[in-house]
Amino acid sequence: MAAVDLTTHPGHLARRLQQAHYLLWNAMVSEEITSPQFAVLNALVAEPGLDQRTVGERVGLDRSTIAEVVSRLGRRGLLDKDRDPQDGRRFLLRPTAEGEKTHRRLAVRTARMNQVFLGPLSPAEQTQFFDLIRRVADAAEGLRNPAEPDRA
Amino acid sequence: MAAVDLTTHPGHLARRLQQAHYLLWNAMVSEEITSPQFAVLNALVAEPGLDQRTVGERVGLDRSTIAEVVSRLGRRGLLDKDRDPQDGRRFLLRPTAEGEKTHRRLAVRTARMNQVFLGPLSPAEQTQFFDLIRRVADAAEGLRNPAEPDRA
DNA sequence: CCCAGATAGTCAGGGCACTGATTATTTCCG
DNA sequence: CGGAAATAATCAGTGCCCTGACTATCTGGG
Repeated sequence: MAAVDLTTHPGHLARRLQQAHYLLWNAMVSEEITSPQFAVLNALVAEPGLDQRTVGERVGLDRSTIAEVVSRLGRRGLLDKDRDPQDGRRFLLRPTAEGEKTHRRLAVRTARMNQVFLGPLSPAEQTQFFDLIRRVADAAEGLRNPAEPDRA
Repeated sequence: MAAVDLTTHPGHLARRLQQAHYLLWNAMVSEEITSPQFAVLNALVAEPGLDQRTVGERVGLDRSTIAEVVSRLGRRGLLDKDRDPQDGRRFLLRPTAEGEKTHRRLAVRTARMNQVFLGPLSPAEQTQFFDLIRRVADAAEGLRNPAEPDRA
């Protein structure tokens, strides 16, 4: 036998958490715009004119994934993509008027959804929840990016 | 502006947590067998002869996804899939000898990886971590499956 | 000035995840 | 018995996510 108890595996739990979130997002926020798409839109509302790579860094999407997400948002007319006159490798991204409107609408719904999602936890527990997950995720990311030594 | 702080969004955090886990799994457990594949193998080691749907239920994969994962494990020769003589709709799954061996090998590495992954948290915090995530995920799943009223 | 190395983005390929439609089989009821 | 409803699995379609290989552009040193 020797099977393992998956409920003690953080990876399994993380996957289930994300699935649960996906379903709730679909039900309460939007069936059109996904959560990663909203994240990109949000980054561009905060800092219009970012290039693709930087947006990916901000929201935690790699170069391939960000390209796909950006292309979908472009197809929907929610962002503009123009070549950087200063650097021909870059594309600069900014939300369209429609994109900003969509962002505003979804931001409200997202806030509501987050309340429902975190509803089972007390305010103190919610703080803990963020803190613990953030620490684990940050540390694991740190293992990848060898974290340039503090000073040369 | 009115952009939102994504670090206070559980969905965004959940995605980052899963990504971090994915990378660590790849580095410390296996580049061949993924975490969901291991979960399926694990369920079958615990209960050989389960049908596809039930395995999916055990590990939290929907009918389409479980079909793909099972097909990959079958291609690799890690499980057998036979039609249930009792019920011609079902396929019964069981690990092959190779599948059991792989499971044993990965179980060890998975345990090591989990230690590294949760390393930044104290034992008490790890308990909290599991508890909080489990409660949020369970509650959100409950919203989907209307949880048949306690008594008719 | 020119080319080697770095950088932004694309593309091909594999895997996970969901929905809605379809097929095969079983079950239950009239 | 016989057909309607339920159930197990598949398929097509969409989207997220990563890697490795490739293209285009830019930058810096000889």
